[in-house]
Amino acid sequence: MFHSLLLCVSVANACAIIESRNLGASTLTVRTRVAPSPTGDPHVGTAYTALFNYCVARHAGGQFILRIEDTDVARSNPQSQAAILESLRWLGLEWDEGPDVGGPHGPYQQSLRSETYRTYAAQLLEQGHAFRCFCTPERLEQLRSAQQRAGVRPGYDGRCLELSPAEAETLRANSTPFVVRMRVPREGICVVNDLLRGRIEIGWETVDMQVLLKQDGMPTYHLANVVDDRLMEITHVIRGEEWISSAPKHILLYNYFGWPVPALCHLPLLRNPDKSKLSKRRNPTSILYYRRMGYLPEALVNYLGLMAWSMPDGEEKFTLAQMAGKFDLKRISLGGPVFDIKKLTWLNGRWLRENLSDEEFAERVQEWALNRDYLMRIVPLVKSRVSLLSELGPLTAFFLSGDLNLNPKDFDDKKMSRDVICKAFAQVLAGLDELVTWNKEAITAVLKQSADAFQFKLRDFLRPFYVAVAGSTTSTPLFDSMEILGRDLCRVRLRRALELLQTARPATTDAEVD
RNA sequence: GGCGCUAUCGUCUAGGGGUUAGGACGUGAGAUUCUCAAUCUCAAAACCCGGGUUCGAUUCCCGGUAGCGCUACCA
Repeated sequence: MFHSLLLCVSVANACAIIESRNLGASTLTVRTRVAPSPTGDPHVGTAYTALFNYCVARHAGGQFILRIEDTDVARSNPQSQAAILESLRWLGLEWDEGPDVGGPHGPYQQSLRSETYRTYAAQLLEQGHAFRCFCTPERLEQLRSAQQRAGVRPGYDGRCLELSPAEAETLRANSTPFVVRMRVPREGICVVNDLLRGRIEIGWETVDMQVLLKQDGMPTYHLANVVDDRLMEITHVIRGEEWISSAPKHILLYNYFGWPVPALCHLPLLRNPDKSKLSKRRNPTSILYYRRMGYLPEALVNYLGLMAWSMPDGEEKFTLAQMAGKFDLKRISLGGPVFDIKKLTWLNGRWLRENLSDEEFAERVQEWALNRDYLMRIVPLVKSRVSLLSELGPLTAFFLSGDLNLNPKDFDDKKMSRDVICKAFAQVLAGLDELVTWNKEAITAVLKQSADAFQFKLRDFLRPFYVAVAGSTTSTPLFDSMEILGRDLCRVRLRRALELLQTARPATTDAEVD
């Protein structure tokens, strides 16, 4: 297996050429990691990266580590963290070390390691590889916009680099807030040796003097990731392509610390059908959504393994263990794969049909939705609305469905035209996306606000939403239902309803126009 | 704008200096089936463009173009 070492630091005639190089054989145990940031729903992109890291580790008989990158205090939250762990475990991507299972290099949660980062930042400061920056966010903002206006590359201008030690001391004595930035060579090139792409050259002049330690004392990704990968003995950093341009910063940090650089490998990014980076606005990205839709973890993880990778024999259906057994980084293709839900669904069908006995199928159905937890959330909503248990079917069908298969006519409404309904859907969709926490209160607030904005009584305004979300105006209460269904499913249903009405434009008024 | 990455059917991909460029999803047609699925058969469908290297490039090199990413006290 590979182990990469930092190579030459040839600073010849003011031309810094720093290069990471992957050296040959090494006896080190392969250790990989996935390092999600707990700032939202568990993302399929996280699972995809985790999968490749998992396979590299398992194939080599090494270890796979889960680390939580929660240094963004404002955006990180424990619910998201819990959901990420649960989702990855659901997919079968078991980790050897992590926040919940522990391990010899813990804690595996960066917010618990601030002291460590501070120590290393202090070391860089002491050695002159980093400096305190007292510039205010306002100044930086002005600087950036001025640079943009002038058509210059935005970046820190190095002002605080010129502070004399005495000046810096005075500012500190006055407890002026500061951040720690890294020093970056101003010329020369950095060579990033990517396992997949080979040699990538990036000029130092394009690398900003990144903040390493934020004003709140938390490290940025760049510092934390390097320090932790070193301390956790990570040998292969396998992450998304989006990180290529910051690789020089990381290589430089390893260099400053005198540490070997792990092997670097940048995976192609999962894409929306329009080829942009996979995003929830255009596609369901939450693993929770796929679980709720009734995809099997085996199928989802299998499909993710079809993204950018293929089995040597071309077989498309395989287990995680089979993939890990045959895994070879070299078989990764570099074009960004479009996440195609149709093919995922086909694959899921195969898993369902070909791999489950009737007993197992029944068990899966129970686990999926006919479980006590889910039922107990629905029962309070339906009990008062039925006089026969058999009325449960139609009343709760939408809780057990994916796509609702609606007809534009279902939305016909005496008080709201199709046009207004479309606008309402669009506005609410945007409002719901903004929500930090998905619960009844927050959902209620969004809908009420929109109803006001459209100058409708809430009950009138809500009618098309009942149809879009529950398939009918005869239904359990909307806000509760939406909370239970979850954000992704609601988003998908509303978006689909919107598309349905938009493409079926000629409603009642101008049917003859074209 | 700057820097970087990428480029085979609509989509996921195999392949690779000489091939009828292979498979899969999806699409269309047919078969089978009490319906519908499933299954089977068949069909349409691709090497981004221009130079170079070469006896020969889709494959190797360069350029262009396009797509994407990054350009934060987010990761």
